[in-house]
Amino acid sequence: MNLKGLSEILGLSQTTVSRALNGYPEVNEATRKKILAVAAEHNYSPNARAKGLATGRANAIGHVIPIANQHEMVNPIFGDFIAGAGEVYARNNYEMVLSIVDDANEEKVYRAFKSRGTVDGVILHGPKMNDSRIALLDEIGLPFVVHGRASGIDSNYSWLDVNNRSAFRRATEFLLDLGHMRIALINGLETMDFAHRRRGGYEDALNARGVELDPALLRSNDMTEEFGYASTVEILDQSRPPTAFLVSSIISALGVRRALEERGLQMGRDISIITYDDGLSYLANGADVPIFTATRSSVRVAGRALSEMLLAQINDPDAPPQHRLLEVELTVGRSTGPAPTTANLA
Amino acid sequence: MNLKGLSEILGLSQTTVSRALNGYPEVNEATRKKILAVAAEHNYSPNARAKGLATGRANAIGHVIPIANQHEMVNPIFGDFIAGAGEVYARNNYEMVLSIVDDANEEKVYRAFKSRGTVDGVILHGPKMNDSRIALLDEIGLPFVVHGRASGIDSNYSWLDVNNRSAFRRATEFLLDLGHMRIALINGLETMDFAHRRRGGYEDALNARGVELDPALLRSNDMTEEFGYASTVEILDQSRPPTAFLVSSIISALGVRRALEERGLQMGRDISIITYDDGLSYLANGADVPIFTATRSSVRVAGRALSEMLLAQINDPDAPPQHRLLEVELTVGRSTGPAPTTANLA
DNA sequence: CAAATTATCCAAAGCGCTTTGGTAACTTTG
DNA sequence: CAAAGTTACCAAAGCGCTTTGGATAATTTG
Repeated sequence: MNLKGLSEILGLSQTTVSRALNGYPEVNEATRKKILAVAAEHNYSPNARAKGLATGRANAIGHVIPIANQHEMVNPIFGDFIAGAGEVYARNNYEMVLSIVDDANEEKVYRAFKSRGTVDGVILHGPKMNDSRIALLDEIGLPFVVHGRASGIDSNYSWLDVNNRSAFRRATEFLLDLGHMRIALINGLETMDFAHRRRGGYEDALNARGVELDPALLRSNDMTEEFGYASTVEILDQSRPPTAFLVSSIISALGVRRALEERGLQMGRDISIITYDDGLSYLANGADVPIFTATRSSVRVAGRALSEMLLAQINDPDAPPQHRLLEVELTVGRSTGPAPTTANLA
Repeated sequence: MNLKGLSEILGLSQTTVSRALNGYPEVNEATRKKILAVAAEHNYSPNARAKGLATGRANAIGHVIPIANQHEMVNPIFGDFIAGAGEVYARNNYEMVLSIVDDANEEKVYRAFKSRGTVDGVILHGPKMNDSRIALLDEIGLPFVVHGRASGIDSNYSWLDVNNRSAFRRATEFLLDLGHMRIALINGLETMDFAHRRRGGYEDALNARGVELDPALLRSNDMTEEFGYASTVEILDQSRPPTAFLVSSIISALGVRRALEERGLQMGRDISIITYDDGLSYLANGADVPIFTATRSSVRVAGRALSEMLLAQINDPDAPPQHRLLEVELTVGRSTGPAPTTANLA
């Protein structure tokens, strides 16, 4: 069923039917009722492509998911982010279109989005330091919002970020307060902006207390379980092992825990762990008492908020860019405790 | 830049330019070269909506992701599935459109896909027993392939499934061979077809050996880490605890392991675990020696294969439905060992 | 009560592409 | 060398919708 057919059934012009369905005022209430009824009866909904052609809008938002070619890894937070954004799109009759793409082809995808008119805007995932995509999107004139920020980029773009620096400063301070002087940092790839900021927060806290930073305690990579495990094994094998681990992802934290358990070290007594927790739906941080002491911020909520920001920006292109910095909650779980004294360890 | 502009620059008709770009034969090779060059120079790519309107094809595939309203959980295998499918779409110039939707609205989404012409076909995720969506898609005439199968549905539709029954039969036999007589099953929701089949395989193996099935050892739910943990705690607290666990997801298996460790039970010695492993990129089952003995089948490969099946079906609607049943690999890791004798336990 | 509004409706153009049904020029064939 | 193909191109229709610019009838106004 299309508009033409529907209007013939109704004995009305396509114009009137279209206006009635789109809620324009210049149509009699009685006839509008009738039009809506008949449209529903025939299960009519307008062809998206024709509508898009006529209006110049796609009613769709693009998400470009970069695949790190090294690990071929899909960021595990992605599903939950999408779930949050998806709610918003459904409410606003937008479609979500996804492109899985390796870094090399990312620019092509954005350009194609623009020139083919596939989407009205995009959400930029996983911003890197000096991320070149921001200038690119500005150049091609595709509306966008960034999940995170890009250090080194001056232009004024819309973003929503977690206060990663403050989160990791607070987490580090928390460990220092417990007497931990040697704290390992199991971080994401430090080309990623969030990882860079987290490291900054960690360093801030150490510097403020005059604790020396030991590069031997730092690791940085894609945040898999295996990475957490392997890093921990390496670090514990050193001559002066740490008493605490600060971890950038609950998934890597699982790997850290595995390494500890394999060595018979008890989490929260022998070794403390604080992890960042994105609030993933399938990896809840314990039911009542959290497994891990964690800095937490829901990536699903971020998905909701960012998609709303983007839709607002599309509907009002002249509005100034929006910025939102979310603070994390630091919740205490069973993975932290006072630093063991040397006596205890021996 | 649009076709009209491009053809004016070239001093050719839109017809010729269009034919040249789409590889039709009736255009001189020299002029085709020129057209391609000028198109590239001006960064031209055809408007997707106009093209779709004219051809009647969307060049897009829909994925409907149901959100279980109980747990609000996004299936964690989803990211990897999408990564596999995304590769194929990129190669074939298809777009992937995602709808996140609660069960109540799923039918609406499929109908809208069809009547609005948003997509050329869909991939059906997470088939349930007697899944009503299959009849629905047949009725509305939207091409589809199913990731899994739906017991109780007779119609002949295209699917790709893992041999879940054989996987869990083999896993159970493996445990029985090791002397385990009481094996707990931590399964997915048994309204889901895959979970039903896995349970079938488990029962087959027990029956074949004349081992009695104890309902007290069965659990079924969304496969979160917490579910694995909580189930294990409950089951171990029973008067006659099992010596082995068969788990439907590596994520839940992590929860099982957590429960064991909390009780000081050593995996592979005191308690054996076999888990199903979807080969998730961020949760590799160990680097060299697998952590868990596992039945493994890559969900990413499934994503690739299913999207290829769907595209083939769209391009040749009269071809008969395709069926592919993948066998899993059963790889031995460190989580299994002979059943402890009563003497050992005491 | 004629003139001016207002309320309803419609015909047709246009969005950017593909495709049908040509035509004109150039080759080949008998 | 006339007839029959071929080759290379083009004008225009059509995909299904929105939107502009009326038109007609009903209502209000002075």
